[in-house]
Amino acid sequence: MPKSQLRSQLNLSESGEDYLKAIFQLREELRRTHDSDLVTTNALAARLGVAPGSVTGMVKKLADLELVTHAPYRGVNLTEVGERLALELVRHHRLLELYLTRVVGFRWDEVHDQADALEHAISEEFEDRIDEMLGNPAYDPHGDPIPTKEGQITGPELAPLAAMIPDPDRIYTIVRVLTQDPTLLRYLDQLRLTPGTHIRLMARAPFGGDLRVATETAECLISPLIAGVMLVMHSGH
Amino acid sequence: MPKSQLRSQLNLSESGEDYLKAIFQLREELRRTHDSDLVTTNALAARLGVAPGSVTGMVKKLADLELVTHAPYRGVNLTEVGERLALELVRHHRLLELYLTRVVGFRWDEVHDQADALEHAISEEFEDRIDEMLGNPAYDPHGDPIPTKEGQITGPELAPLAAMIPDPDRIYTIVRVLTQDPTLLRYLDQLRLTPGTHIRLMARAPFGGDLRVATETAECLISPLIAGVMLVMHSGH
DNA sequence: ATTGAGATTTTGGCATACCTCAATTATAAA
DNA sequence: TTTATAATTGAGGTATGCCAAAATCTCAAT
Repeated sequence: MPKSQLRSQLNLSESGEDYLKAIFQLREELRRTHDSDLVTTNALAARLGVAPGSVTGMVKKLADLELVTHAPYRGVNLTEVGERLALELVRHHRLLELYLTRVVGFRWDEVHDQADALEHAISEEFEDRIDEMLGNPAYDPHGDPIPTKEGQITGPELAPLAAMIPDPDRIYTIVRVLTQDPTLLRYLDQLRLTPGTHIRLMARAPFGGDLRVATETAECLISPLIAGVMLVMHSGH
Repeated sequence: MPKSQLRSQLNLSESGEDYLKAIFQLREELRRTHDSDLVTTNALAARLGVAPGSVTGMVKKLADLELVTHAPYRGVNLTEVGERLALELVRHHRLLELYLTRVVGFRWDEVHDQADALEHAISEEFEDRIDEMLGNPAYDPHGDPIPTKEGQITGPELAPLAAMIPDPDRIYTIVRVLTQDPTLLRYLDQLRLTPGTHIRLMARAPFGGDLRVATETAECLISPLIAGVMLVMHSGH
């Protein structure tokens, strides 16, 4: 089963791949909120469901392979090669999520775990075929950008709906949803608050209360927590 | 990622699954040629590319789980549960092979290794979807029967072309090809000797020489070795 | 029925990968 | 300086694999 050149010649374990991907994703989250690049051991441990000691061990191994840099007691960061590899994995994952919804017929709340299992198993050829089948897509079902085969990842500047000022005249487009929680995804689906939908933020209850959101056909109340994971783009009017 | 009840509650390793599948397949081969049910340790070791000692260890583990019975110095056999599980894996593998050729667009010589990697990773739901997409198929691209979800496996009585008596008036249908060797598969494809093709056995050179085979459009010579892996069915005339 | 050659299996020592837990050490804030 | 938090180390466990040597079995010939 031909893997990518990088993957096969490093002959990194599945576990190692998981670490790389987790580092990449945690760093993305840090960049969105704080301004840091350094991923901490504990954050990784929590994300991977593993004891902190285990992380130190694997991080050392990845550092030996020059996939990450490790400043003890400070944090971990990806090297260029490590990032390249992480992007490859993220590409696999997101292409698979889209494939599973569009072609195989799963709901968007069902695909994350399956993509996690499959991303390690598919060949580059398989990746190429489904990429073609899907018409070289740029976004997955949750609106997450899919890195190109060359490792480029881009996307519009987005802000969470939670940060917006209520204004019945302003129209936003939901672009991305920062969650993989099936329950939440099903809930959003039910409210029709899915990527591509146009909405208006009508009002916000004081002291961190609910937000009133209008779609084209209905209105609903959502918690600030939910509004925090909904990334929107301003779209005219 | 929901696996089958059996697979998840036993929480068998990937390696264990490979052993089960290998035992199942070796037993099939034994039944076709000899009359034995017992798979030997060495045969398993050779099949799995592993030292005989390693097999003993894993077989013990499988015996503890009551998936196989082990008569020392005699061989290994599957229990009912073990066979059920092996059939599930074989079903995954063969469905995937068909899916990869029919839907994803791979050639029949490319799919075996990929199916091997994927068969451990797919969920039961994924299996169900591709089964439906393919119209509940009974055979994979090589003509191998696909077990049903209930674990039934059937197929017509077949004999290798190598065992047939030359007769220009007798028409056979190629039903199954007992190989996964990519080189051989490409060769057969080139000669159009693929499952579903009608052929006649024109002649056979003496002393284990080549067989002359006629398709509807051409004639070719094939070695007894190749004729041994081509299973055919008599089909009138 | 016995025997001995050859094949098969088991044993034991070892290696790797990944994990946990508990003790220790470093960092940074009070 | 003290203390809380976080990270690292080291010992130990599980799972899988290897090899080589010892033990055991089978089978055919006597």
